[in-house]
Amino acid sequence: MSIKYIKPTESELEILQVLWEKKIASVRDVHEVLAKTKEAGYTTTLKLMQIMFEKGLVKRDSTLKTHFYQAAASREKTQKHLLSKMINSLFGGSPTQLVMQALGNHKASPEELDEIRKMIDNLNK
Amino acid sequence: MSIKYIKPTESELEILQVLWEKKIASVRDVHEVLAKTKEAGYTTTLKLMQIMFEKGLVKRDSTLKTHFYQAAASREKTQKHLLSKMINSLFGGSPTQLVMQALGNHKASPEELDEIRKMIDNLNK
DNA sequence: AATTCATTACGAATTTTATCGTATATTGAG
DNA sequence: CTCAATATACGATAAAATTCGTAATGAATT
Repeated sequence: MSIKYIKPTESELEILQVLWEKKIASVRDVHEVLAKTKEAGYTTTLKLMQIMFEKGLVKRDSTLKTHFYQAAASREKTQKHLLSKMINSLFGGSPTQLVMQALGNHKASPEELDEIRKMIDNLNK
Repeated sequence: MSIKYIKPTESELEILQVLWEKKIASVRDVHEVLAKTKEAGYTTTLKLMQIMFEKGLVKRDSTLKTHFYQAAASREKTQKHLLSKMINSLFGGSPTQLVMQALGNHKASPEELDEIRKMIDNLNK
């Protein structure tokens, strides 16, 4: 009984982002957020969310006329899953390589770096 | 004059992995590696590589009958690019979040952790 | 030169993702 | 109850990704 992890597409991830943020939302709620940064029709968002429901990427409550959606998997679970994929497909299986790349190419504040250092110290024990 | 970064698909990444490893390779070379872990016909690999050439993802030398391919972008450049995408689409733009997730979920040896620590110290200066 | 073998080229079929128009249904206002 | 507004359902289309069969071409062997 293995869990089937479905990899969300690019567009599906955009929708999940909104759902994780809002916890629960209608198609319109989601669409209004997307429309701010993107050009897309309402029914497009609707259809995508329906398909995501069929795939099991989201749950929904359809007792009312307006359906309400929630992400099926937590942000953390999804991050973990996609991160693993990327580590394997692009970093030869080495999480360390990924971390080094990320730190090297993207600025982090001294505070953040400190946070990371604390985490490392913790892992080392 | 902005550089157009084309995002490789899943299948294309598999091929790039082989090319990065081998530096230069024929379709057959690539196919033989893929065939070890995957079920796919030779012409499928060929076609993919031809399309990658059209997209500019790979370069090729076609002076001989057997063409030889190379990745157009380095592994590092590609890592950087896709990492940025992931940070934006999945980690709310925070590289630190990604690093913490990666460290939390994937074991790294004490030596590797040390290496990361050194990098942090360097960045902090 | 004729045959065989490996390779590329071409194109068709399939599947997945994305987009959206139109139909249908439900709710709420008047 | 009727009408307008809003929501979902459905299906068609388009675009991108994947797969592979077949033809053509070039190289090597006899």
